[in-house]
Amino acid sequence: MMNLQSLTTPHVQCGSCPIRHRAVCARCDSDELEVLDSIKYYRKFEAGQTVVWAGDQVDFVGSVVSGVASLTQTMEDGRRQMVGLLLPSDFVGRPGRSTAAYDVTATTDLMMCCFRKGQFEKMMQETPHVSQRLLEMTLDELDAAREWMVILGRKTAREKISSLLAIFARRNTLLTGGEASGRIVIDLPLTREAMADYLGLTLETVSRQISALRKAGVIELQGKRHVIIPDFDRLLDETGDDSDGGFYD
Amino acid sequence: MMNLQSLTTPHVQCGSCPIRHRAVCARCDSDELEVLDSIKYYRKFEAGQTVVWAGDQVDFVGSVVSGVASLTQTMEDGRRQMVGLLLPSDFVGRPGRSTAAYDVTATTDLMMCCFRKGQFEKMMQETPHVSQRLLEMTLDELDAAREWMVILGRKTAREKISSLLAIFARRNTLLTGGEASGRIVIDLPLTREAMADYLGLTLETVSRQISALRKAGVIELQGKRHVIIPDFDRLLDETGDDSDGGFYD
DNA sequence: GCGTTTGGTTGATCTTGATCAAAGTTGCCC
DNA sequence: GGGCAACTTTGATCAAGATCAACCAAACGC
Repeated sequence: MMNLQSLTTPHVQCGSCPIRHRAVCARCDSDELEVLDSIKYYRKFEAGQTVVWAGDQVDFVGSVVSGVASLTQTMEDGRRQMVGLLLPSDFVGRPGRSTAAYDVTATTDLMMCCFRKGQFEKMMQETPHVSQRLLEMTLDELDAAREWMVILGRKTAREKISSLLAIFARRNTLLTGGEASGRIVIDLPLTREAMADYLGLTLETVSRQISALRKAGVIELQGKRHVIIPDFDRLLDETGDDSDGGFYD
Repeated sequence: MMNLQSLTTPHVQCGSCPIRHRAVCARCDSDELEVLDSIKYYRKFEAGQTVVWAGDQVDFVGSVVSGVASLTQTMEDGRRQMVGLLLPSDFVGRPGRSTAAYDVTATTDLMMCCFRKGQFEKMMQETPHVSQRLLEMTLDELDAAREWMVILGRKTAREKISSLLAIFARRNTLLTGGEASGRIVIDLPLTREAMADYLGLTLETVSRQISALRKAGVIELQGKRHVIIPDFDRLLDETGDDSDGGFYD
């Protein structure tokens, strides 16, 4: 038997995985892991490396163990839009599909925990927990995608940047267990260009708006990637969202 | 036993449902339907009616039988963004959540087939097929959401309109069984304002771009809602997408 | 039939963010 | 330490789409 240890509700620390990763291990409070360990493996990538190209054959699914990966779609004339941002514990890949629909890129050094697709699919058949958990995660991702659509379609550049910073701030404080508030420090896992691709802006506009938020005292910068948010509520005021944040369960 | 009749792969015509609706019936090639019929019911809405308001308690899930519904998010200052467009066979509601995250509105006359949430959730526990099918549908919706993000983030107004028309054209021809090509006729299920909310534009810009496409001969109009696409490939050229359309399986 | 409402079109002007261009930082390799 | 490359900032100008405003047309109520 292995050392299973719940961190936050949906996350489970399992066996050799160094960090919570909830894709498959979650709720597997039985010895399913024994089987898993013989079919899962790790892959490491450096910042900037491509994990898979859109259109490639892909024979694995997996989840992010540490670092950040992004899904991007590129139009034929080169315009790029990020369509997914994968933080630790997020799932990558689509069971039942053999080619990648998007480029997957490591935006920081990245560690993934992968499963051969065939075996994963077999596991889904055999263990209802797995597809139920996957459904839950996919619904969360869909919610995030919809929030993202509001950002892309209706927010100003300044609101977009503020929203992105708020997303990172929330994810950061989630990891350490608390709720986002007061003074928060984040290390941006994205270049200005990647932020632009996330937000549907140009990198120049991203840079200018970050400078503007700095001049307005909403954020402080130490270097280019290290951001201090002295007052999280002040940042939220800049996002254009309702004050309550709109959480549902 | 009832008359089960496969139309296209994932769709099944079942019992008293007038049209294919795949949320629950799919793959239920057994007598599960007997049970279902005792717990499902229909709801009808007129164009413009609200199905649920964001924040409301919701005690049902369901799928669209006929007509079109939309999910919209409204910012506190009134800016609105559509985040979901529900066509026949699409699923509405999130199992495991008791309040609606978005406004659901009938954009045309609408018929829905609903299940009490508690019973639906019980069914998901008991029948793995259901949650597997739901996962598949949710993944499709996530893909659509990502395509939509590219539209919102990176396309010009003209490309946005063309993309939306292409989406309707594809859905239309899917229903009649074929592949989209050549001459296609569609009835827009959305007002100019709803199209604007879909695309992150103003209604004036929508109107202007539709006029521009008409003047360019890409589309013909009969009245305000009836659109003729004389050459589907010509329309596709205007969407900014790669010619192959980017389909994966 | 006529005023009203709802949804749509068209025009003039303004604003935001894109584009083009140059220069500033930081880190790294030799 | 110097030079290069990657990333970022800042500036000047431009253009797409928003905004404000007027008008149009079909449907509806009475």
